[in-house]
This record gives sequence, C-alpha cells and structure tokens, in this order.
Amino acid sequence: MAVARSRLAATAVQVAPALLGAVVRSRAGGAEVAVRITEVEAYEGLDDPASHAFRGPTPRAAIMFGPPGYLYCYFTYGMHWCANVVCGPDGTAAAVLLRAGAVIAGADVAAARRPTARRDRDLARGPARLAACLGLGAAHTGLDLCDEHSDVVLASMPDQPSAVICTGPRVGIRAATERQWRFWLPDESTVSGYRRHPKARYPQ
DNA sequence: AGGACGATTAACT
DNA sequence: GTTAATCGTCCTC
Repeated sequence: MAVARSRLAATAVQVAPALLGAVVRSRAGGAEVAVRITEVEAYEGLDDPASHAFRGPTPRAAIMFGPPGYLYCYFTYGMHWCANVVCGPDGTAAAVLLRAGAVIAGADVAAARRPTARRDRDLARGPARLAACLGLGAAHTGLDLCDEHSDVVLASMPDQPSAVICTGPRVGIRAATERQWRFWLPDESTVSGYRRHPKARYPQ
C-alpha cells in the first residue's frame, strides 16, 4: 500500500514530524530495501534561504513547486545523493529531507551498498547513507511515492504523530540556523548527530 | 566562460 | 578535533 497524497499536502514543517516512523520501501536497483524514518528536516520555499527552492523554480528545484508525493533526489558535494519527499499543495515549494532511518527489510542488500558501515544502525544514519541504502540516484527523482507500483513507495505513515518529537536546527546549512526545522524520534540509535556548518552565519 | 559553494561522508591526527 | 574527495548548480561577469 501507499500513503494518500492528501496527507502530504500541508507545509513541510507540518509534514516533517508526521513522517517520523513512516516506512519507505524501494526496489530501485533490483532488490528490495525498506527503511523506517527516524530523522527528517523541513525545507520550505521562497522564504527559506536554506532551501533549494529559495531562488525560485530553477531546473533542479522545480519539482519542489509541483504536487506533493513525489521523490526529489539531488546530488551534492560531487559524490552523494540525498532524498526528499515533495510536499505542500501544487504551486508551493516544500520538501522534507529524509535524514536517517532504521533498515527494516533487505539489510543484506543495504549492507552491500554501504560497505563502510560497521554496524546495522549506521546503514541509513545520515541523508546520503539513507539514499545509498535505498539505491537512489538521478534515475529516481520524480517517482510517485504515492503509487504502490512505483520503484520507491511511501508505504505507511503513523496515524498519529509520535507523542514525543525532538526538534533542533537543521544540519549543515549556513542560513536560517535559528529555525528548529529538524525533527527526530528520541532514543533512536539511527539518528545522526548535529553538525554545525563551519561557516554558519549564527553560532549554534 | 569562470568560479564559489554545497541539505555529506570517511579517514585522518 | 581537521580535511580531502569531487562535480552539478547557479551566480556573476
């Protein structure tokens, strides 16, 4: 099954905590891996200087302005891919970065894709690690996560947001570090540690 | 056409 | 704690 698109039509700040505990299932790359999400970040559009959508619908960011429920993968630091769930109503820019999760199916495949991981909890601990586990890259941006026949599916979301959710500044960004738009589940060993950007405008 | 800078990770000291 | 790896994107000539 796949999550209804309407559940993703709210702002990124609203959708992000609701995605904690969600399950993403991927058969990209020919083998099935599923992850339970434990850490996310919200990126809104034109008012968020840390968002790829801040400068408008550039070729890369255009998908953030489209309808919710689609996968946005981007390439960063010349070597890594990261994965987002596009959210917000059509015409507004918003996405939730999947920062970390626990592998709940296909751990053998995930481990083969993450040869440097020393423990299971490190397989999808970090956004580029999570995307690597799921086999995601350029070919998968634009996939419909709300179509259960897609290679990458948002299989489930909790009916109610978790009772206790931690928040803090987003990781690795220079601007808008005062916004507490990173959300994670407490007591989860897969949550990545906070790392301030070396050139952040405000100390954190 | 040129260059700065990453929504990061791993491997160092 | 520090730093190299590595290239697409986007801004500024």
